[in-house]
Amino acid sequence: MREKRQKRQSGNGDFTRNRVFEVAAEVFHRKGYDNTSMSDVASAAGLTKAGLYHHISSKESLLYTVLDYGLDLTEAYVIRPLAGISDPLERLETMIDLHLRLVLEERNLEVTGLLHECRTLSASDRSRINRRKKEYVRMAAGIIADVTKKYNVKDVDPKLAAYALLGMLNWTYQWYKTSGSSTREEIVRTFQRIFLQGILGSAWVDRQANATAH
Amino acid sequence: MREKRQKRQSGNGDFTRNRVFEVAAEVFHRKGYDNTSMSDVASAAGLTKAGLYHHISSKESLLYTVLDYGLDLTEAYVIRPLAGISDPLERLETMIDLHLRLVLEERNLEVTGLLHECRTLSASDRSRINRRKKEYVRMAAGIIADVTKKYNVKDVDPKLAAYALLGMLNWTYQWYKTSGSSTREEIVRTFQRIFLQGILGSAWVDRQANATAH
Amino acid sequence: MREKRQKRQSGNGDFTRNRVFEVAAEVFHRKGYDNTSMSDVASAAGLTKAGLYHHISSKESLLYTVLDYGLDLTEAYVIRPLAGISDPLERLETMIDLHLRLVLEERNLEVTGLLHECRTLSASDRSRINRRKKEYVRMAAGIIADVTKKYNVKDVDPKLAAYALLGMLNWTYQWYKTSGSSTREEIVRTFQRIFLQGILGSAWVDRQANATAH
Amino acid sequence: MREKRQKRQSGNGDFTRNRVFEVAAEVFHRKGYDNTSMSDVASAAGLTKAGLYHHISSKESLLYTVLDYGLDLTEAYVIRPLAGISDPLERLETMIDLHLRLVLEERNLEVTGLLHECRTLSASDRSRINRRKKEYVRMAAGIIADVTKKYNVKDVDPKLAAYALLGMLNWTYQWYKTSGSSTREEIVRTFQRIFLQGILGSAWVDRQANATAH
DNA sequence: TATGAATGAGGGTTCATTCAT
DNA sequence: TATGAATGAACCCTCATTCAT
Repeated sequence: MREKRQKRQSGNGDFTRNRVFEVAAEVFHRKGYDNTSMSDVASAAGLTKAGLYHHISSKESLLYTVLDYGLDLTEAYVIRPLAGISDPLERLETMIDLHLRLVLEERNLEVTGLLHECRTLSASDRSRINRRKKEYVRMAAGIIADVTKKYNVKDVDPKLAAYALLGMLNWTYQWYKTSGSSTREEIVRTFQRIFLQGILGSAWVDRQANATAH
Repeated sequence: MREKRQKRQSGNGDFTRNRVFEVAAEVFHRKGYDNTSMSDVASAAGLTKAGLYHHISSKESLLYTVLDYGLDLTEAYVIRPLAGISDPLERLETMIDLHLRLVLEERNLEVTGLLHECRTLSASDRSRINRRKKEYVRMAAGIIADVTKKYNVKDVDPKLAAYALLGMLNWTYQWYKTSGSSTREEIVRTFQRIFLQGILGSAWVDRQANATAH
Repeated sequence: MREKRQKRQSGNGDFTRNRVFEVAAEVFHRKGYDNTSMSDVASAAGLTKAGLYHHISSKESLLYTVLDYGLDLTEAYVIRPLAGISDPLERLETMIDLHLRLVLEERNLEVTGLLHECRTLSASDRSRINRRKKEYVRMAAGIIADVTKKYNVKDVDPKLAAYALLGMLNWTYQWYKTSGSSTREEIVRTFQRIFLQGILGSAWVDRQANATAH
Repeated sequence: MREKRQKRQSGNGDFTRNRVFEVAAEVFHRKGYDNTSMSDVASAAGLTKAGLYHHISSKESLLYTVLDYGLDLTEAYVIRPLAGISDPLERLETMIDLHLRLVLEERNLEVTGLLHECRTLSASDRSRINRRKKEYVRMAAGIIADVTKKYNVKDVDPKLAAYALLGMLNWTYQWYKTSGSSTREEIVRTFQRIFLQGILGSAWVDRQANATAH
């Protein structure tokens, strides 16, 4: 998606270019966007400052690309795989799993922590990123609505619930450490349980009881 | 629109100083710490840059004070009131209420959004702030542990649950708008329900049924 | 001498004022004039910055006063006592003694090290200080001329010799330490010998031989 | 008047860098280190402030380089040439000649006047400079010791005598003017005479008598 | 592609000085 | 006398960006 970049002939051009984005994501996340200088990015990428500018046009465009790339990953790792799942509850469970997998293991944690740097973008870039962010919220709210409808839960606002869920999932970038005490699987299980039982109540309890019974 | 400078009297010193902190919290939140210049803070406080330095010693110390003050507010608005509540479930419900009240209405939203700027602080300041943040997580985990013990829930790790809760609560700074469609009360009710039913399951359902019956 | 300052009635006004000068001389010497802030001077004198300005009119005037005071000391400790000595050789010996006594013990070392800060003074202040410095060189050259004339030494330019002597004497501020290995008396004796024998040659040798013989 | 900017070629880097050091030495000497702004240095070097920082890393490091370079010059112009001279007296005479030649003509005067700015350096830089300064004093004292031993002079402390000599030589930066009344040769002759006759007494007188006789 | 050199703009901070109280 | 607060100017330094080579 997003065919902004034309094909180039030189062999490793795209290779270098992509390394720049990955490196930039990492450095932006580690030091903060404003606190990262183009020198930092350049030397982390093994380039000189002037060399860096052969691959990008400005610091801001680099941020845009990094954020956009992060959302591309979300699309590839979370949104598209969900399309194949028809049962609403299973989709929701899977979404929690995939989202955490992406954030905690695919280095996308970095991008999550950068999402609020949108502020810095130009108006048009910002609105493009925001549109994609909102799409994701809308998708989550949609899945939740399907689940509550199926299980006949009435008093849950899907949008608010989606915000609650995304808060749980994204806040992990504030505390998760690879070397910490909880594995990703534990986190996934716990969060699935809290959120699903949270919106479904006894319906979920019953389901789990059945599942275990089998 | 804040008159420029009223007649000065002795004792005004602390007044101005406190105004600086409040203004700084607001500006740091709005523009981001790194992207805020001391000129920005100064003029928002109705001072010149040099005048600002009469009240603080450095930009970094200003950030520290703002964060520390935010945590003071948390202590005053959330932690201390909870001390008077003995029933674990009621404490947890109240904590969610007070925390959201603080974040969404007492202008502490600003500080919440700044918490990850810790990075910028000196090592000693950073560790002081981190200690207080961890204490809060510990407190939340403690309350959750009390609740699960009382209701005989076995398979919830209190620390992970606390992170889930704080994610839900704090992420609000990313999406909440005073002018938005949800009132604070709705959010409180929804989040209480999702989280409490999430960890307690049928125990919570039963309790709510009873409460409604009365 | 220099009646710039009028008499004041308030009891300890002059006391404080003089302390300011002494303290300023010390601080200027220790940190360098440009590197000393008025805050430094004020707090070293036990005053606030604004309080300091009740005693002086500007930083530059403070430097002028300090330098001028140092030259007053030279007049009092070196120049005037020499007036009573009629034998040229004895005057020269005594001048070396008194000058080193002043520089090394009367805290005037500080002023000596400041003499080249003249640069900073206003044109008129600078020329006043320079006039006094030149007077001192002229006096030294005069004494040297008397000595060489008396002992019939022909090939010594008194002015150049005076510069050599003042170099020896004043450079001490670069290396002398109260706790060092040489006492002031040793320095005086060595420098007297080097300079006097240096300009007089055998005449000085003979004289010393006689002196010892008696 | 130094053309603004000639065509640039590779290799010009070191050229510009060295010009920066020379210019800085001159400006620091003329205005004093603290009183010299980086703008002053930059524009004296035909650069902008930011451009200047391509060649140096800080004002302090620039001072260090200037001082270190001055000591390099001393090594090249004074210390090394002396190594080839075996007769102690001739070495001392030559040292006076070369030192004054360096200070008065090779523009090193500037550095001499800066030596006491050491204060500003970082601890490690300062100690490196001080070590070199002490080495020079030690060398001078060594030469003096050789001379007095050869001529059987007993009562001269070589270290004190070295300080006296260096005072004479270095103080020149306070009064020497190219346009003044004394030529460098006169100064050299006078100072050689005063110092050598000063430490050797009749031994030197005799030697000079012989030299003249031939 | 890649780079060393350069720069205008702006950053945080300090300073000598003033003034109402 | 004394002071806390305030300020304009200046300082050192960094940054994103450009350009000749």
